[in-house]
Amino acid sequence: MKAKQQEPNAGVKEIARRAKVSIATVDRVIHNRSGVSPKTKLKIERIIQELNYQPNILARRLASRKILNFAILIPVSEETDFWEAPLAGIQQAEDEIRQFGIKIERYFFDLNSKASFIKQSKAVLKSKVDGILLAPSFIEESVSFTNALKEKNIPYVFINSDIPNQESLCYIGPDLYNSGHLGAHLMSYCIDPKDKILVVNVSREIENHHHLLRKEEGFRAYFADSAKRIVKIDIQQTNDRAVEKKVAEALAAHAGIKAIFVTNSRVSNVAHYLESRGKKEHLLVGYDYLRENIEYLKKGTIDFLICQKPQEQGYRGVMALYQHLVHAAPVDKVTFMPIDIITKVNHAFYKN
Amino acid sequence: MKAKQQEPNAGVKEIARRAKVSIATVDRVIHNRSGVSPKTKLKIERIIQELNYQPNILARRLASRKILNFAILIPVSEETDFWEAPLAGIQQAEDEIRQFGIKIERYFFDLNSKASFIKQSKAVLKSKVDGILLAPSFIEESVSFTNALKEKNIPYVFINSDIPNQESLCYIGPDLYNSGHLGAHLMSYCIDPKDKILVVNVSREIENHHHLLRKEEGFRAYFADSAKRIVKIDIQQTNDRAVEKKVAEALAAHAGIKAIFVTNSRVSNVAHYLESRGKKEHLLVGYDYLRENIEYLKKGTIDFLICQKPQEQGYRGVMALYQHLVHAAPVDKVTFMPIDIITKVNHAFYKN
DNA sequence: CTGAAAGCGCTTACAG
DNA sequence: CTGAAAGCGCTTACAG
Repeated sequence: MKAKQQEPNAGVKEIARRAKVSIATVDRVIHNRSGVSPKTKLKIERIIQELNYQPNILARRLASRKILNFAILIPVSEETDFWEAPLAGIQQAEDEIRQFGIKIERYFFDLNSKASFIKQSKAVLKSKVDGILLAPSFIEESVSFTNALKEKNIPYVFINSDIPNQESLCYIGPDLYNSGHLGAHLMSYCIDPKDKILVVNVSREIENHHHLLRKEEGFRAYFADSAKRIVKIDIQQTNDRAVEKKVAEALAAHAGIKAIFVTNSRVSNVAHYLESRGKKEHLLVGYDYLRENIEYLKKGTIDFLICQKPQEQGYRGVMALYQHLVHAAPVDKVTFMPIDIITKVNHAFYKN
Repeated sequence: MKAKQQEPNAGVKEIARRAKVSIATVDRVIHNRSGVSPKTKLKIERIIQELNYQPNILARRLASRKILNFAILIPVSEETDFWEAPLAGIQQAEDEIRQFGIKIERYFFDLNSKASFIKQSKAVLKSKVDGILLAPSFIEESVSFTNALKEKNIPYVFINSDIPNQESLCYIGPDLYNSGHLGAHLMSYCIDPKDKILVVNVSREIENHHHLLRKEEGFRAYFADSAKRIVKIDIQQTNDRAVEKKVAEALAAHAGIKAIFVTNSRVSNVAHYLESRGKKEHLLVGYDYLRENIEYLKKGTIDFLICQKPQEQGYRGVMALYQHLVHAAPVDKVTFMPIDIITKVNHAFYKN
């Protein structure tokens, strides 16, 4: 018996020949367009199966001058430049796939204003768009937005925070709980079991809270057996002065605090205060590869920064849309970013 | 004054029209092929400049059925499965660019045999090849190989270890010195200034020595002020028994050793011994994200693993050739991989 | 040294 | 419901 010969590069022409139809009809079936009799459709589908037909993406993109429009909907924050990194990743992706006919439109909203999110999501909806990358910071508002997208059959991917069961193409972002857990793990090596730990949440933006709480949860879980070691403060202002005051109070009120865990990039505010105290007495762990934080890291005021590749989140988010829309390739439902540890020794090699 | 109008997508046709020649002639100039009078050549080059002509890669790859052949020349080692990771990265790159007409041929050599390297590099030279990715483990042999490549004008990139000034397209790999330095930095947080440290080199392969020495150097530099804390042993056999014997001797001979730094993935051998001793008394730091090591990490026998993205080295190496050969894009001369810290808490999220 | 023509594997009107 | 033809922006023989 002869082995089934696998035509290596059979194309539409070969399919048409075998089905005794024109290539236009084959094209209609491939793209599931209407106007083909069920019978010929079936026949052609069979042949496509048999031949294990793989469309030539080059030819496809070249022939169809159609361009694909992606929209990005992410925050701008006056608090941090965190979102610059995903934006850079988006840019990188755009540069890479522009030649394949992808255009990217960027929309921004204010993390302190749900109204701005609603406004911008409406603008996206009004535009001609084939796929969307968004940070669903406001949950309710995001859900009604994605519901509208579902109706129009437009795929969307979430980055940085997830809303499960919303039928997003995928989620790409951090595992907050485990990043907090890692912070605790590092600390456990550096301080004595009797030392106390100060946990600091610094944020003005209401939205951020569940983010920070999730990290705190992971952190606390590590010290579950000795929960009383942990002192926790919330600071709703993000300037050096406010942070200094609150942290100073906490340190004065609780003797024996040897380590401080700041649940976001605001660790620089705490570093600023610790530095003003002179002698380095505390282990300081916080988040994010930002210029300011790196300065403190170099000087030894910050000991460890935890970071989850914000730039790559943007890059991968765009590429997921591209894979799905251009190559019809399957996409992983959930991608957690690695949880990276940055120190004064390895920061220069870090890739966001 | 009218702003200079930038034709957005001017192609060969437009260039030909302006130069009053055929597109075939334009094509000749674009590819620097002979058979064009200096005068028309100059004229066409000017127009290309003016128009800021960007070739359409899709059309180019589609029209020229020519396929590009890449060759990979890397070690296989019976000692570790380290090289599986770069190989996986190479595979990933191949899957991504296959549709653009790239074929990859793989050649392997034995790290214990210069002869095998020579033999395989000759095989590469004999094959039809447009670009090469190699690990220049044997320096002299690599130099004569790349000299031959230079003559044939075939670009090559180095991964994992570099030979400077060899006109490679680029180098992609670890910064060994700083990875050792980082190991020391981590240890400095976890042990007391009076504690002693055992540094262990485990390798049978002659080639590896300068690799390990460089890491050791970085490690020692961190403790330059207290060099006497460091005890160092070399082990030339890579089985559990040999390692056990040597490490046990060292621990017996030097009281107060609290931490062990193993300069490569052989940390699993040391972990095996420590585990057999029962109670965990030593901080253990080593290298590489290998299954065996991760098991010890999970159990807490190994505390930190340092890793420099071996898979990405393979991926990026191939992509550098692709960027250079297909897109004629500039390539960074040197890319150091990030120096990652892996612990029991974040290992599940690690991407090689 | 130069150009006309065919073709890469698709998609897109258009005609029937 | 179906097909013939033109075209995407290049490259490749071939002819002169």
